[in-house]
Amino acid sequence: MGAGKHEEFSVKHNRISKYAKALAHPARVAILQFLSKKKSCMCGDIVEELPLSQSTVSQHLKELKEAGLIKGETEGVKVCYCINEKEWKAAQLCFNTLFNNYKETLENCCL
Amino acid sequence: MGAGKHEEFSVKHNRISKYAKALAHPARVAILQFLSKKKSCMCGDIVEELPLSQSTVSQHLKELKEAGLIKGETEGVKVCYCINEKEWKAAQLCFNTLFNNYKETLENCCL
DNA sequence: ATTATAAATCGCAATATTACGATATAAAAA
DNA sequence: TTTTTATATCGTAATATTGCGATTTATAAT
Repeated sequence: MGAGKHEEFSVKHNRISKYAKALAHPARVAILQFLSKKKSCMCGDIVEELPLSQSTVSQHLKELKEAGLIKGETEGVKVCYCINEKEWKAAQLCFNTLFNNYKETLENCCL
Repeated sequence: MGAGKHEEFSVKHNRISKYAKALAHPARVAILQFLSKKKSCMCGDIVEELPLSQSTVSQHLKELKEAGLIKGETEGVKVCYCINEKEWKAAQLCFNTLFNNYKETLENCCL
């Protein structure tokens, strides 16, 4: 017993939770904001920016990549990470769809 | 060693990751959508809707409550759960602020 | 060829999450 | 008062996440 029952939920709900999971750690949010602001794409610069070891940052980058939110391109010894524009927009749409589903009604049962 | 270094990140990044964590499981997304659509506020109805045991659903509800996204009000034996409108909007704004931080530029280092 | 540099992966320990049955709690109905 | 009903909490097991040092991999520089 324990963790895992994702198959039992809709594709849509799994999709949102996948993106949310990627954002569910402040380090990953920090990475994404860093990349958004285009301070740099270089992996090394991200490592310097964060209070975490190189290996830990590398893992966070891997998770963001697996979630689709970023992509990495090798440039010689270094790696350049960037926001994956397409998925980025898709994720934003996902979240907004969820949030906009809620319409404030006065006949709310609990006030 | 292991998990936990949240203090080292900004309040802003922790805030986003807190909301994201709440959305990081399909069951919780499903609960939120159910409540958004106002099919019902009753806890029992949520339990019936999901492929999870009563105790598991109760835990998910607790997490959503702790994240601030919902609130529960006891009505006799039953409990009525609702979207917490104020935090709901705050969360949406949080996500959108993050997402809108990214401006697509042509001078993107990695294409 | 050797060395230096950047990043990924491995192995491990600490902690957190997920899930459930059993039990506790508390209000409503009998 | 006893019983029923609805929800929360506890205990526990399985699994996932977080984090780091050490190592590996791969390119660049010497």
